[in-house]
Amino acid sequence: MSSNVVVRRDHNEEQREFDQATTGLDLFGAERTIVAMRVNGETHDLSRELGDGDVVEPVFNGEPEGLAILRHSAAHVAAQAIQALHPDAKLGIGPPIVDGFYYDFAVEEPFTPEDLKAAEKKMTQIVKERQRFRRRVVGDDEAREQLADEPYKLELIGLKGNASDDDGSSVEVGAGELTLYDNLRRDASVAWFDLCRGPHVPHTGYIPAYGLTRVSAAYWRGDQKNDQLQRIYGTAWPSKDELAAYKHRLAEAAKRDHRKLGAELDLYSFPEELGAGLPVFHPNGGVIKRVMEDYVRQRHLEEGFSYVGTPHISKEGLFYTSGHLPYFADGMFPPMDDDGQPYRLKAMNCPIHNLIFKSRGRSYRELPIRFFEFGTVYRNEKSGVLQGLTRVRSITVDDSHSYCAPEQAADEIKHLLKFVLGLLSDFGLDDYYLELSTRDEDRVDKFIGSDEEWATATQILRECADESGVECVADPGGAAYYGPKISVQARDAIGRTWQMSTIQYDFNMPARFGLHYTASDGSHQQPVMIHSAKFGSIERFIGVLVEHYAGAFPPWLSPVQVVGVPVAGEFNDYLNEIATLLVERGVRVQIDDSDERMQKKIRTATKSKVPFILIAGGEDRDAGAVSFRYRDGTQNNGVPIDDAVAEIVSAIENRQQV
RNA sequence: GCCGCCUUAGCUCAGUUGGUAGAGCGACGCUCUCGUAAAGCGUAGGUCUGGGGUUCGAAUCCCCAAGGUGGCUCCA
Repeated sequence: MSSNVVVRRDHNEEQREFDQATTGLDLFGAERTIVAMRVNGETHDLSRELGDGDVVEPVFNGEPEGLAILRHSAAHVAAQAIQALHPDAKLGIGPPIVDGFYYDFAVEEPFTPEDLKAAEKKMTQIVKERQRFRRRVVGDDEAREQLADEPYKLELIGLKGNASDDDGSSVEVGAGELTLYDNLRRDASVAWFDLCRGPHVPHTGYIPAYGLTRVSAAYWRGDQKNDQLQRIYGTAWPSKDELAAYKHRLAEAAKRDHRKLGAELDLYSFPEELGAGLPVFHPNGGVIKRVMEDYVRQRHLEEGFSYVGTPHISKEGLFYTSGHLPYFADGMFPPMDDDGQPYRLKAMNCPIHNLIFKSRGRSYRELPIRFFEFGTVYRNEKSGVLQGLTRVRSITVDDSHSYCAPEQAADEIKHLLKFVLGLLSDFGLDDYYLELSTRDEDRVDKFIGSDEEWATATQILRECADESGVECVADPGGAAYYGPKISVQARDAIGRTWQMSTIQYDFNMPARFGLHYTASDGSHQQPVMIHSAKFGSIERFIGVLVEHYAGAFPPWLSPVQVVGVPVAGEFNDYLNEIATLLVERGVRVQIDDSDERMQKKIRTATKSKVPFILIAGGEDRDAGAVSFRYRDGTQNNGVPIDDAVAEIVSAIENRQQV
């Protein structure tokens, strides 16, 4: 046996002895904990025996692979704890996920928060016992015998070798080898075991920081038709500090919640009388919405789009022509009957834009023809999926459709992609990646169009994505039924990702609507249609902006840009003179002339997250000046009025954050 | 749609084991006229989400519904 790496670890002598007995490797003295090893490129437990010539690299707990191993091991400990407390709980699967892990159980009664607390306590006990993970290769029959009481695990054994089984289950897939993992006590007796592909940390003491976070329901193998299991979510980290940092991040995210801030800043609300998923924008939210609309309308005009308008309802037949019915009947509100003629609320704008395209003959000279509008569409989202502004039932889409000759499609997509990325950047979202959503090749019946058409369209989108230089990840199965799409996933200020803009390549709808243009040789040709939405949904975009900025919008988006606070009532007039100068420059100003103390007014303005507070008293008036208090609390006193106006106007015009 | 949890004044929340409601903020009024995050006093405001039931008696226990929420599934 030989190894080309010195595997070391920082811990006490007792643990060192135990680790050496466990792993056969000296883990003493390393700065970071080693939880597994890569042997000839494949990840294994540290207990794996090494042969001559094996190339061994350590896997540290801090790197993604090491974290996954740590969390997967934590999932085992959680499951062991649950089964110790609930012997009747049947095991589902328990994979690592972002920030932690989960484990599914079939139980008679759902778990309660108290159950979680008790299980967490039990986990601590298991971790303290430093139970060793032992890998055991077993045959089918032996595995079935050992797991006779675990119906879901038996089902997984039956799935062994099914290459399409990629649901994150912990069964060994396709390798032809089943493994069990035992948790061994110090006396080598088996405390618990699970069907699992591994690898795991050497013993449970390697899981220094963990917690059970919540419980929810989940369908077995992700299918609504299957049993509903109870899913316990947990988190696990290489150190207590990192666990604390994670909890801190969660708390920060909660503070930014757009549902909470929307009420605090008086931006929007969701009146119960109106119905679920139907937001109303208050004057403050209305300003943000209008600024966004003005911006994107102007930008579309600059990019060669024509502004069009369409009604909210249509005869139902239109959506059969487009193919939305019956494909997405569930997503649309039920029909309204008008003397036997069914009408529908529109769930998309494209069919109506097609009617505009068709309204007269089109020449190849006109292409690309670009239509744009804010179209509010209505989707009958299932009650359980609604979420603040990010999942609503009335969705305002900045919807655009480019009709072009097939050979123009690639250029048009590149043009749109550039447009979209510039827009995100103007709204402060500089951190994003692309997602290429393609057809689900196992369920081609859910998508219309030929294999060749799909291949061509996908290829064009892929080339455009590659050429943009932006990172692009694959999303197999995520395409619209009529064609593949590129979507932009933006990361907000605390690293969460949101699907924003989409660009979709559509070869189906032009055919279904019989769209054509006259080519230079006089023949009729079918255009390609590129759907794109830059904000995606205005509602969602506003929700994301609120969370991204935590309500502290850059001045150009702030509902109120300046609040004026007089030191005393006698300075109201002086501040009003300054306000007039600002209003003339288009600035949104409010003078707080209420009967309150100035300290209170400053506090109120600060809590509303206004970017500029202007304060004026006798000293300012005598000097023809005004005093700034910025959002971060810093002051700039006695600024000449002209300079103050210039500073504010400049920040707004340059879309600066302050 | 499925499973769990939640719903008390405009907002944030108290409300012991069932004995028919409280605070702070906000709003309004009066006093105070003040230099960088909360002046003082007072007033109004609630079928305890809605509907059934158990009970002498329900904010509290049970059932149903609506809305919200954490997930699952879905997301053109």
